[in-house]
Amino acid sequence: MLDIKLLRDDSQAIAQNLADRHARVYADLGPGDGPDWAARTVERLVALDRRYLDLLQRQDECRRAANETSAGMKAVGKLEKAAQAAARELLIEEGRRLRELEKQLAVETEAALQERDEVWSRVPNLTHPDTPRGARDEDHRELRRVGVPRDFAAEGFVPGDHLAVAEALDLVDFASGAKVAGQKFYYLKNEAVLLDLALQHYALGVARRHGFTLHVTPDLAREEILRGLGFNPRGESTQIYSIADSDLCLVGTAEITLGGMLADTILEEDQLPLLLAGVSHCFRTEAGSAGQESRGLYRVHQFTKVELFAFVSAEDDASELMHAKLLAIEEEIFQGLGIPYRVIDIASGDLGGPAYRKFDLEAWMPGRGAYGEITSTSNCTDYQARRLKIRYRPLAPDGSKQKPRHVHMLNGTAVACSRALVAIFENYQQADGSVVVPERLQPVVGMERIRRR
RNA sequence: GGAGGAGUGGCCGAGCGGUCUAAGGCAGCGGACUUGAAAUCCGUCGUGGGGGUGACUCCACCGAGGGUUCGAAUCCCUCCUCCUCCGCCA
Repeated sequence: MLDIKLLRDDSQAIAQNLADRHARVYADLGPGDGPDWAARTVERLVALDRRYLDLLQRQDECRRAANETSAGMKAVGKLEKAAQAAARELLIEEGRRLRELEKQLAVETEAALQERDEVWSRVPNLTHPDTPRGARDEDHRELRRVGVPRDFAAEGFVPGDHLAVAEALDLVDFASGAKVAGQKFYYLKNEAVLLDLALQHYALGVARRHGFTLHVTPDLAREEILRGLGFNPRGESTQIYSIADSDLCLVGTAEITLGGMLADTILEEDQLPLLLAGVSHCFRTEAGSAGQESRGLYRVHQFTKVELFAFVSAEDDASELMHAKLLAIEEEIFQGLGIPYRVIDIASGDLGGPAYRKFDLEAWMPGRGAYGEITSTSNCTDYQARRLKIRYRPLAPDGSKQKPRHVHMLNGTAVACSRALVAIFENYQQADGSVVVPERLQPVVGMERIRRR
């Protein structure tokens, strides 16, 4: 959630940002509803906020009067005995009346606030000035390509897609997954299990070397935490599974459990930057996705992921530097695995609500002859921290403590095992159907090559 | 799962219907003393929001949400979390 003061001080900037992001806030008013849709959206927001402030002022005034009444009760004892009963009766009557009025106003104020925040929380974060503007695929900016895709033609064979490779080696079982849990669930088998664990072990090792504290996190979290991080657990297009008869959801990423860890806390500035890494299972409904792009392990309902998370100071460009660091770690991991990839600066129209800027790593996937997303890192600045109430006490140059500020929060994928497996199976497949194990993983997997049994 | 107990400012902790404008301590900050530091002493010090150009002022917050009352940190209800004991269990 953004600071509401932004709306009060510079509503024009909010409108411009909505336009840049093609961000729909109201169901009946969004991109495509005329050239001034963003300005009209902001007008509605301003009116909602104005209404809330007016009510708040009336409520405060009413409370002040009620407080005066009960304070007046103390003076009654000093009056003459004969006058006390009447004075008391008057105050009780007045207090009761104000209390009734206050109760009514409180309900209206609360409703107005909720209505405003419900809408305000759908307004996305501001956007980094360097983020390419646009909402089409070609609006993303490719920053660089690293590694050279293998020349399968020169090797004399046509690469298969990861599913064909894995099934031939008896590494995955989607049929049993479908029977037991439904489509897009799967079992990893044999060496794939070892590879899956080796990837986690490898990524955690890299994270630890970079100063991240390692965690295995809960796989469930409260809705309140999800909302704080900018996820919407309810609604027809939600990606989130929720647990019946409870306020719990299956997490779609450890970003939720790592980011939520520090909800409602005030940190000291010298605790920053705070670097956390976490392994969790990730569950996604993947509502409305299908097709070649989501074949096999590429898009599934459950996978394991090592996530990086950083809490940093809001001063200067601390979060931008950390964003670059997270991206560098992701690159280090995939370079270590020997997988060619490219780095994408995601365009404004494709950013998730909380993201100020986002970089994706896309691995080369020979099976489909295209790059496919394997990691993502977002700088969410203070957007998540505001709702989660995660703050720190900045130190002034003279060493004195200042008012708490919201931290900046960033997340990034170290390794999403299912997608990494896709990349490994496709890039490391051999003409004889075997798959070479990336050198880095060989010590943990315990073999150099996965062969047909 | 059952029975008890507890949640108060950054931290510890007193308060258990109006004197709370929440004691006291620790940490922090400013100052005195000191060549410097430590120790000691003095002062200062919660969070969020509204209004005002401003000195300032008003409102809310004692785990969360309801309730009783003219008035709630304090009494009642529900929930959450933690602790102790019992049961069950990988």
